[in-house]
Amino acid sequence: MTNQIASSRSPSFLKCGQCSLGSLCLPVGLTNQDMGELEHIVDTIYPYSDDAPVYTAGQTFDKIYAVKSGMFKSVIVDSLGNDHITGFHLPGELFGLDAIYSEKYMSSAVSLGTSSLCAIDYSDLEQLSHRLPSLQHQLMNLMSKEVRTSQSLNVDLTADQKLAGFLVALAARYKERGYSETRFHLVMPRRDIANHLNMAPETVSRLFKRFSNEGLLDINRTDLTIVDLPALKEMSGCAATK
Amino acid sequence: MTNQIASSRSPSFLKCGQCSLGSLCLPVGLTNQDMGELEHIVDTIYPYSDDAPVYTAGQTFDKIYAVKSGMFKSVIVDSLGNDHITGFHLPGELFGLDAIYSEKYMSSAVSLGTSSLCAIDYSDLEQLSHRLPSLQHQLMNLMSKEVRTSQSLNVDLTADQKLAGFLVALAARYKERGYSETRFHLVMPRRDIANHLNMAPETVSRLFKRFSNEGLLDINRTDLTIVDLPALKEMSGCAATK
DNA sequence: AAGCTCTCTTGATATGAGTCAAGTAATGTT
DNA sequence: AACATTACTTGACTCATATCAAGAGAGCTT
Repeated sequence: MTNQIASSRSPSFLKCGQCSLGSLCLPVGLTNQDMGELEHIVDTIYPYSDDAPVYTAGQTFDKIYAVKSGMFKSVIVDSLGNDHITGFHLPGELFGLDAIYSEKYMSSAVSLGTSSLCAIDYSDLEQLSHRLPSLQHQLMNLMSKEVRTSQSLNVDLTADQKLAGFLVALAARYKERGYSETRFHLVMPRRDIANHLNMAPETVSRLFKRFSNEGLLDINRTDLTIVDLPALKEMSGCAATK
Repeated sequence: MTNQIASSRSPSFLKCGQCSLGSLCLPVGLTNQDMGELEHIVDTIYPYSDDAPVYTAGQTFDKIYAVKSGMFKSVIVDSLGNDHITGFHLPGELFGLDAIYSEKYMSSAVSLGTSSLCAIDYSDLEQLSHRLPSLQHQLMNLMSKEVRTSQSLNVDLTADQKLAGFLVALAARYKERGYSETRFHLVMPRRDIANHLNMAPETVSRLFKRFSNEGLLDINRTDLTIVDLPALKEMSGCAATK
């Protein structure tokens, strides 16, 4: 009874100081007083229903977002009109950071299931971070982490390595957030997993079956139980594992 | 006689204020006075010979680097001991940014041919950027750009799209720096291009031949002339094009 | 509960790009 | 100048994964 299943978590409307995600999100390293200042610029917490857009590619950039509960995905559309899911965002993670440079959102962000988030006006955040060195430090840290994870995805692996790596990374992120690392709901449909990993949905399906046959996991629709995490780590090639 | 060939450029040892890369690098938006402060923390300009390492993966992070002349590559080694080239760095570009979060370099950086660079102590830079909002702004911009380009590489395309996209992006970066966008030296060997794009060197070779036959480009060892840039852009799917 | 739709699964086939192997050109060394 | 070494090219073959096609469950709607 230690961990609840991630996706069943209900949205909460706490201020940064009370938010359980403080240790992962922007407030890292902030004093209580600084936290109060940050809370002032965290505008709003929206509830988003399944498939609801946060912003659309091309829109003028003004805010960055922190996931409060649920999950969001970032999607870019290429010149042929094909979607590419660049990432899934879990509670405590920021998104919209790739828009700072171009001042336009490069991707669209969409809710998966029912989710909620915090919106932070970027120019306010920039100004506040001039006054709060530790806020700036954490912001740079989160950006750097983003660069790193984006890069590690570049490596082209076999389909089973990619899927294993995806599951292992997801497990690690859930664990970081206090959820079970071996049992969670796959909020996103197979199609989205396939798209994100650049493979056909059929391949994802076949691999889940194979992994299941090999005793690596149990899967029933969206309900996933990882049986042999070390084996999955081994298979993934440990690229994005650690 | 407008543009010289990129790789033939010799290293220069100018301060930031005089450096021709100022409009691309950290100094963007800085006043002359601020520039002076920045110059104080730009420690050194090294000449690097071919294959000389700047830092090695795992090493403790302390500095970020800006390319002054020539080219550098970033290489990560996966758990199987295979190299993966995550990027090539041109003059005015920063590298080492992915290490901020983890406080260790995640990749190794190596010179391609003879190159030079500026080393900036990150804790000095962080402190200075507290005092100079526009420096912080530009630093965030460059990080954001890094996130964006890392993400766009994730998309898995056919081999010809990848190579076309690589050439188009390279042309654009040379153009930004005042070099010819249609004629430049491929400083890196075929093997490195193949590695970076996740394909076999043989495939790169075959594609260069095909592109050449199709009248898209002329290539002679390292000397590349792009004949039909629009066609290459078209082929690339325009993902990293713009 | 029947019918519809959407997601997922499973099988058969096709193909893009990797691997293996051999040869050629360029560069460096004695 | 002969040789060695490395980088690149070209061809034949193989394989992983996409594509095509069809069927099976789940979850809605009526």
